[in-house]
Amino acid sequence: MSHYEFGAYNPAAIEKKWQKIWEDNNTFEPSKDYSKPKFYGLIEFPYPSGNGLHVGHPRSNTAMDIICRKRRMEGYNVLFPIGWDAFGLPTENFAIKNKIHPEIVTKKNIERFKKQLKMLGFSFTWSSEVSTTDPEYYHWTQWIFLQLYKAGLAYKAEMPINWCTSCKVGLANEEVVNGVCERCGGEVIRKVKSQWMLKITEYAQKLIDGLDTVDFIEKVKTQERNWIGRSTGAEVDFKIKGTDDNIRVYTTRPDTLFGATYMVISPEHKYIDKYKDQITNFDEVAAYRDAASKKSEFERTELAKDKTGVELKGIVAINPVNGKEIPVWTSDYVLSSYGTGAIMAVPAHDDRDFEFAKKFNIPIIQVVGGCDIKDAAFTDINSGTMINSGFLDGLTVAEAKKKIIEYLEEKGIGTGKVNFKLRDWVFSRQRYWGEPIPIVICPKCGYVPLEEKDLPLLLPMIDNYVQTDSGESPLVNVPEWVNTKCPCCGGPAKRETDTMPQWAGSSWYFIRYTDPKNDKALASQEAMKYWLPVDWYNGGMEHTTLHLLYSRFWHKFLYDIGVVPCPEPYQKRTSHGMILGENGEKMSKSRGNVVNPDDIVSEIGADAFRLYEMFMGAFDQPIPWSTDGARGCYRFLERVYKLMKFVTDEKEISKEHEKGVNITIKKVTEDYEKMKYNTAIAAMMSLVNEFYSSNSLSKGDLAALLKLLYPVCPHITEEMWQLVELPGAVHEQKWPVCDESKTVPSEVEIAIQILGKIKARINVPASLDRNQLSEYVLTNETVKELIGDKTVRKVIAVPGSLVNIIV
RNA sequence: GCCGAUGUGGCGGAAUUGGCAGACGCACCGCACUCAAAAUGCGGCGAGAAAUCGUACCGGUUCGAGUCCGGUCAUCGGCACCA
Repeated sequence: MSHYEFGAYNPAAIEKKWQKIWEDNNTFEPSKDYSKPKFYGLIEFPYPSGNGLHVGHPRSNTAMDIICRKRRMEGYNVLFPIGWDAFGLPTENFAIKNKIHPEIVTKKNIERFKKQLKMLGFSFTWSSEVSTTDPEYYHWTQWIFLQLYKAGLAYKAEMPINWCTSCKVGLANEEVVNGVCERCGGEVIRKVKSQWMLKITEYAQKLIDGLDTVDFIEKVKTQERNWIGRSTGAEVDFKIKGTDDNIRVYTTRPDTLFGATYMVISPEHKYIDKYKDQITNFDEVAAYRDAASKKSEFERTELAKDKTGVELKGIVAINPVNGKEIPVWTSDYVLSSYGTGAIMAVPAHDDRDFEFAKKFNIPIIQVVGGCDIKDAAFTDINSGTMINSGFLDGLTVAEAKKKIIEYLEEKGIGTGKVNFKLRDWVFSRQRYWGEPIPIVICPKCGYVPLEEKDLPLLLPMIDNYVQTDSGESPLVNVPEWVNTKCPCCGGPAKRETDTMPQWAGSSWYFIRYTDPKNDKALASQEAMKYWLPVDWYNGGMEHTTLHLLYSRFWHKFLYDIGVVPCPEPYQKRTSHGMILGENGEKMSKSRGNVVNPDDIVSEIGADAFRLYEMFMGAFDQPIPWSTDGARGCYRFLERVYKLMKFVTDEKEISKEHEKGVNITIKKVTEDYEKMKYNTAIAAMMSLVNEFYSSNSLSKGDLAALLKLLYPVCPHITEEMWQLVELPGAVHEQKWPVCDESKTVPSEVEIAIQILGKIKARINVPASLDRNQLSEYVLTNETVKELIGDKTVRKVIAVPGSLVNIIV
């Protein structure tokens, strides 16, 4: 039928051909004309691991490639950059094990990743490529650290690290498995070390408020808000009997103060040592404190486990509102890092306190009435009124909270207080493969920041990057690097040997992308003003509370000091689900269920691979891989390719398919924007099935399909466009627009329900409104028969859908 | 444990957000083509003989619930030094 010549679908040849054409013509290079409307699409830059590309990477990449290719067809100037988050632990560990320098390992891994990404045909802005490990890049990571330091947001504090007692090295949390060292099985303890910290808590409120100004999916906002954990309550002082000292507690329920029957301080609380002599069972308390130091916070706060604790015998506290003497305990469920490290316990109205009180036979006093506290604490703050609470009696919880805070402030024994769960960011690593912290430690001047002109502070090339026995970074073994002059007094001084965590480089990379070669600043004001903020950032849910929050913090800080032009880095944030192995478990070497993208592409090609990754299921849900499913997508592309057999010369959309084509344009356009790629592809499959049932389609019909499919499968669509001699190239076309008038049918089938059960289906004119439909249906013979001699009480009509008759 | 999600055929999933449950695909079965097989095309495919019953489980709201409410169970992501 067709006069077009074409052979069998050969993805390998087609994909190579078009990738070369795009590259040779710089097809996807954004314009420098900053007057055009812009779109900045971003995916999380990969960590170039030694395992090569994971099938999970292309899921996010393809999704954003689809949006970016569509945006170009809509007339936008598009930035879609790629880079490498290349500092980090796995590379360093690999380097140590195999005695290859991390820099060489990193270079090799990046090359492999690059080749793999190029084979998949993403329309990346390769000219913007950056790597966090390049000195020209980390120059500015260090520069940002200096600004944070100057603003008082970087400081030193004593913080615990995981310490393997047998390897004598600091361990990452991931390297601690079931409380022992992953490598040697040795005991892991928490060892305190002086470390650099960043004051993210100072930005807690701004980070919450900013969420109201951006378009993030709701679950991301919720999780960030909960992680920051703002609560309003009060700090209250409880006098230690017979002393001038107070134990200050933070509570979110000051309204229940009359119900406080004991106090708990964290095992690390300073009063334990201060009152050593008064505490008659100090040995027991000290033993408990040692045991607690071996547990992680995670273990300590688990509600399921049995509560443990020791009473501090010999000291008692006084409840400031009623003067009652109450015992003081220490227990590991109270953390020194949250609030004041001490709590007042109200067992009647807090689950953990209730359990603790039951176990240790401490009195329970109910202070919110109208509930039963025999078996469990009553914690609902929206019902009940105060009892046993003196001047608060009869008030609701909310009223009581307000009144007690006024009372505490008036008497000077407490204040209203906002608290956050968010903690400051531990910014030091005792590792080699990270950005050196640009600080000099001078015996005379203390911590002295490097001058900006001396950046970047290069990471020295060394042979031995194993941590030292003292737990210091391997950099301490490089005297020619460590020993330096103080930038302030010129005297002998030493460099900070800790390095930055991997999160540093990833906290601002999207800024560098806008102007990656700039050697005067992070990026030019002009480039940042045009490209920022990122219009759409897609990434994994697992990055919500760390990477996403850290980068928002840095960006807000840079905004406050006038470096970046907008207060939020990302306008929109979406999230993809993880791809699991064929057995439904997480892909991992040890499980033997890893799928290699190279194998899939060599079998079915990049287009079918991309198509499958978008079709396999809901984009935001985790999903198991199926190689059979991927092959099905290849078959679909073969069917598309063979459509050229039936294509006629008619340039317009054919009468026969105008409804199908227009419905598909509408569905695909809407679904791409909502990232509902699976249903968009299903709609295109239905259209292709329709073309096959009629064995005929016009060139216009095919052109519409090719434009819709192009963002997912760019190679095959470009090729077919050329083979059937359509003018230009697909990527140069305008995005198709649905002609709504062609999608409305004249008749629709609706369901007839009697008492909510479906009894029949009939065809009715599509134009009927609610009332007309009720009337129309009741005159229908089939319906009359179904009703019989019963009385019609009510008719509920839903145009286009159903009519429910109540008899 | 805490925070956030999810639960629908043999499998992945769909359902205009309260209105015909199972779109589309995988697997499987049948037919056509073939000497035959593969490939391809076409058709079937929740259970049940049927009435009917079916969206993890128990209960509720509603003319009507996969969707909303209360409770339970299971699975997944995160829990601050993996990235």
